[in-house]
Amino acid sequence: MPNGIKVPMPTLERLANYLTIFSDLKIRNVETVSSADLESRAGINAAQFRKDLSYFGEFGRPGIGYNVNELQARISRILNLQKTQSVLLVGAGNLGAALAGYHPLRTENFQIVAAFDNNPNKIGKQLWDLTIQDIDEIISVNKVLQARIGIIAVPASAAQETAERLVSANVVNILNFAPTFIRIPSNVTVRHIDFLQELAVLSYYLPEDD
Amino acid sequence: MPNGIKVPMPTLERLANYLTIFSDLKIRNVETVSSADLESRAGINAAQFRKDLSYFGEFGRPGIGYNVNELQARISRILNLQKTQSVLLVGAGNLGAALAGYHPLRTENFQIVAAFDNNPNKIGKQLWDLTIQDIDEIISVNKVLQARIGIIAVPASAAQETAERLVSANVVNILNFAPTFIRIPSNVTVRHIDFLQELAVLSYYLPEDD
DNA sequence: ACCTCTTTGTGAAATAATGCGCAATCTAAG
DNA sequence: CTTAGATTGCGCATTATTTCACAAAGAGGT
Repeated sequence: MPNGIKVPMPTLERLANYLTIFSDLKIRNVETVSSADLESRAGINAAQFRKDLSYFGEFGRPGIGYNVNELQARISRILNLQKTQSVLLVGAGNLGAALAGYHPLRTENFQIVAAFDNNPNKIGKQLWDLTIQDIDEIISVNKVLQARIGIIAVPASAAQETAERLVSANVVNILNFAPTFIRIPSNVTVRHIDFLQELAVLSYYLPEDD
Repeated sequence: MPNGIKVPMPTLERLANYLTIFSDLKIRNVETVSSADLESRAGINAAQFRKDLSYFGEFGRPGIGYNVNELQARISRILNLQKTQSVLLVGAGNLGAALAGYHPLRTENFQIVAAFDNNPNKIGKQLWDLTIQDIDEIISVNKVLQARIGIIAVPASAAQETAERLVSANVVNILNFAPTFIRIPSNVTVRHIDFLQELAVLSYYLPEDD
């Protein structure tokens, strides 16, 4: 929903986090929170929280705070999460299987609607409730499914080709788990999750007690 | 290795990426690259690459460029990746299994040396080459293993407790895959990988063709 | 030895993100 | 109806990061 306002990427990234905090609060039957509450409960910065929201309008009431339900609803809407988003998964290995079986996706309105692989031994097999399909079929399959988000869960060596296939199947947003850079047309958005990168950053912060 | 110099976090995050690019270049038998080469080949910004390196000394030769082997070696060393880092895995579900079986970890010198769970049905079972151990044993097990990095791959509801157990077992750096905020002592570093957050950001960028 | 071409490393400028401080707003109580 | 107390939204100062642009350095040819 890239409309008029120019929202900083860090803000966008935090919005999704806020959502998980709100779910938590609802479980605890908290109906109203102030930004200061959120800071002490969930470690987020109160001023930053208010600033983040301010890009999207007014959410709270001075003197009172925020209504948790309303916050959740409005931020879900901002992030296009009110209705279920279909997602294509490419790569039915260990990681693909873990993603396809990852429950929290459903609770946030993402649904993996098809899984693809290029390995003939896997094609036709079940992955949870999905039948693994031939990657060569992706274009025709997605003509029907009309998913706009794709997940790359293949080895690095196959990532670029997978990205191109996703794009040709009309996917516009890609979540890439392969530890490699992929080139894509400028109208496609890519987010990269790299376990190695995260571990490497942690490794940097190891105390040197050798 | 948080020494004197103050390195920006974005720089640190990019360093790990650079490493994967260097591996690629080596496969292609590229011995020398300029920062401009890297920009055209791997989409990284040439000026940013040079600036990133500049926090750690001089790496290249004017008029020539960088020696790929040397770059790789020095950045590995900066990130403490010259010697294998032991990692504890908590959570032997789908995600834990995928991580334990994720080969690229080994090539970057990370080794998962133990897997823990609290589910009696899983304890004692094999997870690839590891035997799943009781989370209650984590302190005594890590007295021997001396791992300093831990991975949380448990459901959100168990993440906080898991974090505390890791800390009590002397882990100082945590990679958290649970979609929830965890409170930890200030001497512990946490990195958070949140699939939902990444998908939510992508979702924001969906064209609204509804 | 000298000139040309290339490319680094890095100050300094430009841009981006964060955090402060407070006027404006709302509630509740007297 | 007024006052006290709480808390938002937001302009602006501060801090962080990226990008620019160029002097210095090295290679290669003549």
